[in-house]
Amino acid sequence: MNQDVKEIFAGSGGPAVGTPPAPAALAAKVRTLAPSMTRSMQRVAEAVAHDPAGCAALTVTGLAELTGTSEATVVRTARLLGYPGYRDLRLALAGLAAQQQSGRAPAITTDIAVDDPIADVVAKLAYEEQQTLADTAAGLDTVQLGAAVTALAAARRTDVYGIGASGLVAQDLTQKLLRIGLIAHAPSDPHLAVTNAVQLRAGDVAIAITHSGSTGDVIEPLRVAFERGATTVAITGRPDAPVTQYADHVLTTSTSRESELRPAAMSSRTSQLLVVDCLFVGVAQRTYETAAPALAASYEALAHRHSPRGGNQRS
Amino acid sequence: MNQDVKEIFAGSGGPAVGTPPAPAALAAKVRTLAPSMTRSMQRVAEAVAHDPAGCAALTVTGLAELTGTSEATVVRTARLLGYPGYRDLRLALAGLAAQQQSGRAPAITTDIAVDDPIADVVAKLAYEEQQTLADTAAGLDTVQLGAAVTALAAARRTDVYGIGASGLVAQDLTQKLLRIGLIAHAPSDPHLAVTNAVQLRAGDVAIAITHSGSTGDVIEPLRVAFERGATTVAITGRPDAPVTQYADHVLTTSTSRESELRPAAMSSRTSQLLVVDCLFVGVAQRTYETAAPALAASYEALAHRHSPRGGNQRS
DNA sequence: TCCGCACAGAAAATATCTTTCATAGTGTGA
DNA sequence: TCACACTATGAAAGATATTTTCTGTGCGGA
Repeated sequence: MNQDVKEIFAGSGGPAVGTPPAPAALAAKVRTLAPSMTRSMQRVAEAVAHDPAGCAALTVTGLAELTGTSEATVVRTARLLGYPGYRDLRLALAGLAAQQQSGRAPAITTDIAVDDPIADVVAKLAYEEQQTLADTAAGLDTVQLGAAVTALAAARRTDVYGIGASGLVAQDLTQKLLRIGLIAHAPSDPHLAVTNAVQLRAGDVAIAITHSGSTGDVIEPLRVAFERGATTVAITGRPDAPVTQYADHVLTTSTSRESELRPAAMSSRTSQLLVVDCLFVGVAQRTYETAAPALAASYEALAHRHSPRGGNQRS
Repeated sequence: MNQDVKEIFAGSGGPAVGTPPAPAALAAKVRTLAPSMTRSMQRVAEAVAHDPAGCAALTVTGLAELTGTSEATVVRTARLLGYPGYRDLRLALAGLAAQQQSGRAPAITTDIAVDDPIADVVAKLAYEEQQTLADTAAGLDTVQLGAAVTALAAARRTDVYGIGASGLVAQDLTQKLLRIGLIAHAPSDPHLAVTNAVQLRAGDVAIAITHSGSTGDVIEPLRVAFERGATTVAITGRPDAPVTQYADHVLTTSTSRESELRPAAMSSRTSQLLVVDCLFVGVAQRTYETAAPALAASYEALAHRHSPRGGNQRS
């Protein structure tokens, strides 16, 4: 009787514990999970993401026919998206449709074209990055995030691994953690990263940042840290990627479709930075007593690096 | 054949003939129709109006039990409200719930507090960064941007200066420019930066990124580049700051208020990245012929750094 | 007191969703 | 190149949920 289950869900007030079926974070979830889907499932997912309202009006059989697949596939897709079955996906779909209709219509974005005027480029980029942020926030598992924050706040030391664009995000996090008095490193050399990782032990934290989730140079140090008993966190756009094998906590970043002129690295960076910011603020909250004065001190220390006078600047 | 009779009844007396299933005007409809309902139906209608979200999670049987009536009554109520059956009422209910939920988000205007739950932190951060993006896009001078893009696209070489958080943005831009075949450097050592700047000449480009606009370590190399005749660009939050003295083109980033837990560096970074992305895409457009293959090649070259197998990933 | 009417619920009938299972396609290693 | 193992896929059986039908019950009027 999943009747009981449902009542418990309803009773508890809301986004239940474990896996809360995404309420409006559906579009994000579709994009995130699309790569790990089979062709048929992708067709279903696409239909769903493209026309939530229309699909909500359809029964399993209808949607199966529309997408040229079978009912089984539709149900499988619903499952993959985190719902108990199609019925619930349909409910969420109806909700999404209603939301879209009431004001926000974030559906259609045209790609950036080669001959777009610069003003359009600005508008489109800003819009897409906003979208990415919304998707990421909606899809972020706050339980995992909370666990990661707790581990970070208590860590003796923290290592952050990242390469390429993700390497910059790793450094960003490191800089911030250092500012609130934590001990953090972001080794940029993969060999150094592994060397560092060996030094970790239980109570320490290792964070791997990789969009694809399969960057060997980043997985390797995380694996070492994992085996040394450190708490490991993966920030990736692919929740099923190899890197998650060695991660105690997985934080998923959103994957928006990339276009020729807008490489995936761009949106993944935006997404990763938001996650990293959340981690930082979370840790700052937990360690407020020490974090606040440390932050203030770091500003203080930097003040003299800015020209005291100049231009007609204020203050 | 009292089937016909009933339909006629429902049609004529019935409040809902040509009424398309109410989208969100459901509560109103319930109130309007309540008087013409029987006791049992009223109980159902009341439950529905009182807790749309909860009822949406219930099946006919569940709702019947909850209201102490039978399934038939629930269906009858749904009919009276203008839906073909309970199924559709439930869908509308889910939509209503979603709308209500999305409508209720005034909490995010406030600053992040020390005791905010982690979910609020995520929402607030995402919201604020979205705001920052919108502000930046709105405030960006497209003429200046266009000029900077033109200069970049034609540059023999490009230097990008930045320190601290802005240094990461500088590196981000550099990485991207390198990917499309341009020659770019982002010296992280201030002394090296100046040394580099000396090598620039007319036709080259120097970009300084500094939020405050008064970071000596960044101004200095820009000044040198400026004096050597290079085209100089400043990306700063203070259009009147010292750094602009030596800038041919000034791109303004947005300055949102910072709070104790959210240092200015955070929003300025978001803002700077958007500007930098715009520059990149702009340049990629202008140099499309060479940029596109270069981008493709860089992906190609990286492919082998990703573990070929793993998870259930595709392709 | 009896009759008719409408309401309400039980149960049958139907539609819908879920699971299982066999098949075809796909990639892998010899 | 072939055989093998594996995965994805749809058909159909099985389980649930929804809708319809049907019958009993209470209330007001003759």
